[in-house]
Amino acid sequence: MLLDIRSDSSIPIYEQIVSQMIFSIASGADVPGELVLSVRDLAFQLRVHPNTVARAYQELERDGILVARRGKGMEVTTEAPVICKSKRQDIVRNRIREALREAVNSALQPDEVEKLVKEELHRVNGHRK
Amino acid sequence: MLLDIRSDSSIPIYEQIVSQMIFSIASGADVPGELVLSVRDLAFQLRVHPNTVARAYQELERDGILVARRGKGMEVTTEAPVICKSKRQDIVRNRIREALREAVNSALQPDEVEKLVKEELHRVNGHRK
DNA sequence: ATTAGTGTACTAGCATGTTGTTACAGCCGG
DNA sequence: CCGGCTGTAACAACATGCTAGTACACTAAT
Repeated sequence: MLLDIRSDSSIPIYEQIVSQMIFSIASGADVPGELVLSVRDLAFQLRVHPNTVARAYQELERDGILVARRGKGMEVTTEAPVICKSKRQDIVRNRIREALREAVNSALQPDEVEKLVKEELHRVNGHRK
Repeated sequence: MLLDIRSDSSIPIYEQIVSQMIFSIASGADVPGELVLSVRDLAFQLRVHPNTVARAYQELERDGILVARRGKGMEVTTEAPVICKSKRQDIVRNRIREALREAVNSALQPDEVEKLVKEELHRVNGHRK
């Protein structure tokens, strides 16, 4: 489970952890029953305070993705994969929707918007290799 | 010049004003030499504090889009249209780029991402009508 | 000159995010 | 049992960012 956290981003660290954990589980990198990194370990790895990780884990627990096993760790629930796949789709769709909404709101011509989208789609797929 | 400000949004009000002013000028709704609404008038219309509008105007002045005429108001510069069209493209492109970057990062299949984009593109164009 | 309209500077309040500290409750392997 | 590991809670400290309140400087019209 490799997380890419940007301390300089405007989105809070704990939110970055939440969404990237969701992506990780949705992609099958973590399976139900498995224990995720402890708050202290992940905090050390990300060079972040344990409390910040704990906050992210709590949010994931509220969503039914993790369950706390006191003294052991946080366990991936059996429903986690389903929930995460659904949430992943929601997150990505909403981001795209917001970006396109702003594009339309900018009074750019629809064909120009479409052109921009196609360019960027190629761009990310290209870097994907 | 009709601005649509959402106080509940996570993006600060002054930033919303900045980008929407840019869009407005880029679309030709405001012409060089024209005076934009005073900080107090726009603030009253948007139900926000005058200082919030002033902050937005200052940012637009730093970018060379507006120029302050003390005692008169803020004037749209002659270079404003060019600058705003360029900035508009940058803003829209970056938002789209970030959304797609996250989509790829989510480990969603490329064809699924493309499908989502097409759906949302139809959606916004449909609502355009 | 007075008045009313501009933008602007300074300050304070408030919310948020992050870190830090400390302490506690539960599990597990020696 | 005991030491070391879990998560959790409460609290303070600090930085940052956004907004509100107030007062000031300038311009134009009367």
